[in-house]
Amino acid sequence: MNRNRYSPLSAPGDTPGNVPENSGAQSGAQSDAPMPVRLVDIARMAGVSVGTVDRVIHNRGKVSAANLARINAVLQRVDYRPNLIARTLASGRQYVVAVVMPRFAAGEYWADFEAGVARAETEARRYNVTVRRFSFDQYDLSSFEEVLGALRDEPFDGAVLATLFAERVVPFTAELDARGIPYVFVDSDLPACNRLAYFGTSSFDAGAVAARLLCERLDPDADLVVGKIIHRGEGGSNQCRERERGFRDYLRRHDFRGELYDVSLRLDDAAYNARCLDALFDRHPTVAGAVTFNSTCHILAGYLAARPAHRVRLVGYDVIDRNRRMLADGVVTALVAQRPEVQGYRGVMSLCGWLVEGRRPEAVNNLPLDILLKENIPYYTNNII
Amino acid sequence: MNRNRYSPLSAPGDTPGNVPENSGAQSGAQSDAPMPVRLVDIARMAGVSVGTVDRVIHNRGKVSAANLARINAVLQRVDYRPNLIARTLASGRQYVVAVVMPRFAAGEYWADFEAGVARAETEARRYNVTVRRFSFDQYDLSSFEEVLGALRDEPFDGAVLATLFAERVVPFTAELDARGIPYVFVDSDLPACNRLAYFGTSSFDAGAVAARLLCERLDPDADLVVGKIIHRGEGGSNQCRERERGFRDYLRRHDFRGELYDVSLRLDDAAYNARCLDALFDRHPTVAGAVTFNSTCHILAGYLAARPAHRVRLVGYDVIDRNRRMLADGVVTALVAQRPEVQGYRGVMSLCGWLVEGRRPEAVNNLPLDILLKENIPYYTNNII
DNA sequence: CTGAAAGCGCTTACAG
DNA sequence: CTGAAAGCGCTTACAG
Repeated sequence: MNRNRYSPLSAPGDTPGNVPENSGAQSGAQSDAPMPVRLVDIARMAGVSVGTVDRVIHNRGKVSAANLARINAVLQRVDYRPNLIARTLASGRQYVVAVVMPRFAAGEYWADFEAGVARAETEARRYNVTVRRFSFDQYDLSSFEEVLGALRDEPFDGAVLATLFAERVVPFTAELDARGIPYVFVDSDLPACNRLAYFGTSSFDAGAVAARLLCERLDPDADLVVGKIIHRGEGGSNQCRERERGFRDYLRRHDFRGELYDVSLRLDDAAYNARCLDALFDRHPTVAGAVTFNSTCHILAGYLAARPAHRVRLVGYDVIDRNRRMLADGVVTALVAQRPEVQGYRGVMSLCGWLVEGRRPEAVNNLPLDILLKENIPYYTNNII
Repeated sequence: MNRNRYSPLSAPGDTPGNVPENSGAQSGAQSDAPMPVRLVDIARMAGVSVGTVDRVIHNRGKVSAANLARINAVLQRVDYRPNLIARTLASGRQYVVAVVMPRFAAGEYWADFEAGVARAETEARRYNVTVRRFSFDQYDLSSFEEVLGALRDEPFDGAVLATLFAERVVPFTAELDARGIPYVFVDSDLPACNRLAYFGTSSFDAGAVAARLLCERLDPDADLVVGKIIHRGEGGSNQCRERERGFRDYLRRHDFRGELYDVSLRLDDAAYNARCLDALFDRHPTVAGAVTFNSTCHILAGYLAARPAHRVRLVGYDVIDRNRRMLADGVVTALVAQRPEVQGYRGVMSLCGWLVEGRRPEAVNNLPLDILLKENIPYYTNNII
């Protein structure tokens, strides 16, 4: 048996409109919280059936003006909060959330994002929400276009979109708008779109944080290296560009007087990178700091680890395994991180809350910019609750 | 109508032990996930009623050896994961979680902890879990003892305990052990106790982080000030002591050669504090850094803001409003933070998961040590998902 | 337009 | 020891 609503004295067939809003706790029990009002309570108060109440609550129409008025009157007085647990159980409705994100190998940046998605997937399943992943090659625009093409014929109720290829995302969201499908952005924001929400960081300010970590108490005449990884195709993401803007802006505001030397490195060619960097350091022995604006600072770190004489401060982004190691070893001075797991988790969960509960998330969610040093990196886990 | 389990061909009265484990998707529908197995499925496979299955699943006994064996055999084969939504809905069982924590005023450290508790409270209510708060004066041992006394006569199913008064917490947990009530610690750990879990930070390493932030690239011969706030009664929490140990240990390992000057300050007496500090700085113009080990570094900051000539780096703990402001203004160099909202949230939720789902949390949860600078403090919100 | 009824997957007395 | 039945609060055809 479950808790009793009414004392033996109050018959179930109470006069409509004459029932206490909150019957309070069962006599004898020491319950503090008031009993929540249920659909049947409202139906009884309005003198109609639960079916009719349900119809007005969900705006399904087919309710007489008279009943609608009575029910709304009751709804006004009481604080009805539907029991989502019961709703989920009763409703067969299944929702599908599409997650559009880059492919990745273990230990890469997007693997952390995926961990958050997976965590959300587990939780969302309880509410009849399923996650479907659509992944593309982040260095190949056409692979992204293929995914969008596939999505066109796919049924889904909401989408999480990684905005790396901004120029293609924008027109696609117009299609989603037309289909009435809500979507949230992760990685970087496109405020012009009609997104339900954004989860990510301010790339510009993330650049300033890196600049502070690199240049604080550095000789203002020292020179810096900006490491860039060249991929087939294009020249760096929108996010990297913004970080660099923020970085340079910080230097300007802090009267930095040194030079910045760009150096193009390759992802998998340590010998090539070493030649480039040796040449650079030979020419400019004044270099005292280095930075990268994507997650590959471990490449520069690998080089510097083999040349301890250089004594160069190095700052980069993202706590991927290889960067973590270089930080713990003291080769990397600091990392700036953007909670990718949280982006994945909240991206999915916000859509989940919107679809099943109609709960609208905050539109712009700029996540914290985490600073990791050798001293606090051991505890940098568990970003997802 | 809900989803169909069986095709029209398979009658509901299937031969026991002869039913496909996973009937798969309904024909025609493009469902990917296999249908989860339910209690009735197991009952059918074992040739018993759901009541009997329920009894073995909950170890309620009163099951014949034969049936027990058959049911266990089925359970072995299938991956039965009870539908918690249905369980919560069906079960009238209510749980009470007691939260024992310091009283606080708005803007103080424990207000952030409370925010996490409140957030958890909202979520936990869905699972029939209620939160009751018991608060004490963190500077008054007897108020803590009163709370423990009250708890003795109070019925509750689990407790979150802030361990500030460690000497009293330990014997109290022995009582809880005797009553069979699970408890989790927050703030600082007492590993000798039988706690279900701990959520907090490593105070010792938090001291090292502060030392790094204060002393990096500081003249190794510079002197430092250690600010201590004297409260009525005792002399600093266990946590503060550990942080100071970690701080001094770091200095030792990094060949710091300066002096550390302790200075006792008062919470609400700026004039007194100014006299003390003026005298100190007059005597030791070599002081180039200052630290506090609790959340009151805004006191030192207030003094330093009025004496810009001192040019002293200042590091403290916790992002409470007054510290946040001093950091944004550039008076405080850095703050180290310990995610109090997450401690409150996860403290309650871990107990919730244990009580309603029997899910055991990780025992030791050392949360990240966050580093806040002027550049990243604007985004330091939203630590709770 | 409306209400009665069945069902979601589980729990809980209760009769045997 | 066991099964049939009612119930949790909601949704969903369906008959009127």
